[in-house]
Amino acid sequence: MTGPSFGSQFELHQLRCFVAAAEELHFGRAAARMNMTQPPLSRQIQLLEHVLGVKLLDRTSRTVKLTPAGRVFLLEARRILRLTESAALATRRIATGEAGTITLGFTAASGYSFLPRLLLQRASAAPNIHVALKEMVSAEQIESLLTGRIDVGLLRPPIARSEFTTLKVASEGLVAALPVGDGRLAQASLSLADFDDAPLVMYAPEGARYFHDMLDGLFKAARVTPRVVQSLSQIHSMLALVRAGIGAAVVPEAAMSLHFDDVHFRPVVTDPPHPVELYAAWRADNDNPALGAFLGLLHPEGGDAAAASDEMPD
Amino acid sequence: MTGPSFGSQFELHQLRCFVAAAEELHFGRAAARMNMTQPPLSRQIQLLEHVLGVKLLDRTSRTVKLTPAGRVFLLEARRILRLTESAALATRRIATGEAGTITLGFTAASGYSFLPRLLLQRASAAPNIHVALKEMVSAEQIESLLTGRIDVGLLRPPIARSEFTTLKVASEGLVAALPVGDGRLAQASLSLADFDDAPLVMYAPEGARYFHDMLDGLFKAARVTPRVVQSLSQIHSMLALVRAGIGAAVVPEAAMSLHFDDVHFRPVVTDPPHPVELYAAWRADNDNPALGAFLGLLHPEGGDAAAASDEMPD
DNA sequence: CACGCCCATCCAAAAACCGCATCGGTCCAT
DNA sequence: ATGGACCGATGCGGTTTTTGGATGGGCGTG
Repeated sequence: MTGPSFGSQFELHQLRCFVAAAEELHFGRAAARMNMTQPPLSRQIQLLEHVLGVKLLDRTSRTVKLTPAGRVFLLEARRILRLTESAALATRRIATGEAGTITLGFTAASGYSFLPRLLLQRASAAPNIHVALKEMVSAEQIESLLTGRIDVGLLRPPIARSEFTTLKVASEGLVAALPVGDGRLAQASLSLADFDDAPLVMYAPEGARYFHDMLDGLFKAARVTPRVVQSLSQIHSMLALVRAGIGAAVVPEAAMSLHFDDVHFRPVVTDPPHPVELYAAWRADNDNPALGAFLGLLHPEGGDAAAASDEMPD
Repeated sequence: MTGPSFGSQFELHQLRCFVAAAEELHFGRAAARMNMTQPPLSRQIQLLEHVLGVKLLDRTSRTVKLTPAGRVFLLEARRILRLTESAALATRRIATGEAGTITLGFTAASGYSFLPRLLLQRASAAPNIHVALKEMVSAEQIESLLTGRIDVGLLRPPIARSEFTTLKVASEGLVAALPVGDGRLAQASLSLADFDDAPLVMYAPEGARYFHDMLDGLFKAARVTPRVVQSLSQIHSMLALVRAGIGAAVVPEAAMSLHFDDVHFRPVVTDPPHPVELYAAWRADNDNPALGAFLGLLHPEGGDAAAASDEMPD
């Protein structure tokens, strides 16, 4: 008693049948193109028409023509089928790592010089890899790497997590940031001793542990004791204080790109000469297929970064 | 030995299953939403993954997560599904005549006044009906109606074809086009006798049969014989000759919208007072669903057109 | 008027799909 | 540490759907 059960939605197979029939205007040839015989093709088109509630093809035993609605639906069907193919293609490209998105965490300081260089000069080697940037301090990056909020972090050591793989991507020297009028500007370069008992805008141990500990260690090893007048965590804030004449600051070379008026820079001789290190870190079990292509961008070749290393000093 | 036979293309049902699973991140709930049980849903998603050659969902026995490729494919799948719905909707709207395209033939003269009024004032009543315009003379329109190149024609009688339905949509009077300096401009209105033995730019019998025969008949009935100095088929060409002072012309009122410098118009009293008739014609068996809505625009209500008529004078 | 072409329909066989029962793995509470 | 709850995958039998061959019927052609 119940008639044939029409699904409430059409299927792509029906669309393909319809497009073939609409283009051939001949059920036999259309069926051949679809690698099937004519009766099932007729049936599929009938099904499609029933689902839509619309006659798409006007067929006599002699001719097949598109109805006005069929003309419109033909365009729509072609668009849908094109979209399915491009969707499959795009998805496969993501899966193979040819294209994709990498979410990258970075510290403010690495954003001054290393990151722009990376994006401008290297990213062209992988034009289909989109890099989504998130600025956060190193500790946040480690947390975000664990939760998967970022794929890769650009951060400062120590990175004491066994589930991470790390790569040293850059190391740089320190420079003194001095206000105009500071006598030490007469020297071409400074030594740590030049900061003994002099006012210094220092890194805060909480928000900038890495720089704080590194400078602290360097001064102690050189038996130098600067007068710490302020402790901040953001380089640009420190330079603002320097500009106000509150004291000097010791910052990574990359900070020179900040260009504060009335603040000048002089290299600071240290041992080792490039104590400021930047590492990339990512979870070894990160399954983002674009990761490989992105890491390829990081590998230094003739750049100013030191040799790669999978071992991390603690 | 041979494994299960995967189709080479995915189906919309698999897309719907995947979207449900990706949104619920839970196969059981997704299956419930799809009105089926969990095992077939698992299979559909496996099938989809095999067809794409891409893992879309990372599933342990405890959690379900999207892979990066799955995230991309989810967006694409949603887009495809949205498109299928809008395609069905648009097609149904075409089929019911709520929307659609009418290809309309029109004569040059009807384009001066009647057609702009129709499109500007009436078309807003059927905003989803698109009117594609094709200018052609009446004979061409009849031919195009038969071959289906146009759905409706705006043309001059006679329309002696049994397969057409016709409707008088406008009738108008005649005006004299006179060059500056013509003595007859002193009169507020002219009679046909004012053209006796005067130079007249006439319609050509080939290209403008309707106007030629009508004027010819009017003059003969009034026993008036103008001096025909030129015969043209395009009104704007005739007015250009009038402007050059070659003679007067008798044209439909609508031609006054042409605004030639140094050409002025005066009404011409005729019997009947509105001898210039414009008809709409269409094939009775035209299956364009938008036809009904378009014809609704044509029906005069308080307009200047005469009453509708299915009978056509010959 | 007979023939050929072409789409629709009928029917049996094949394929696909679904639901049930169940397995194996993980997490959680005890 | 262990038992139970939860969850997705898998095996299997029954049902629905689809397919292809044969056939029917309408229409144009010679």
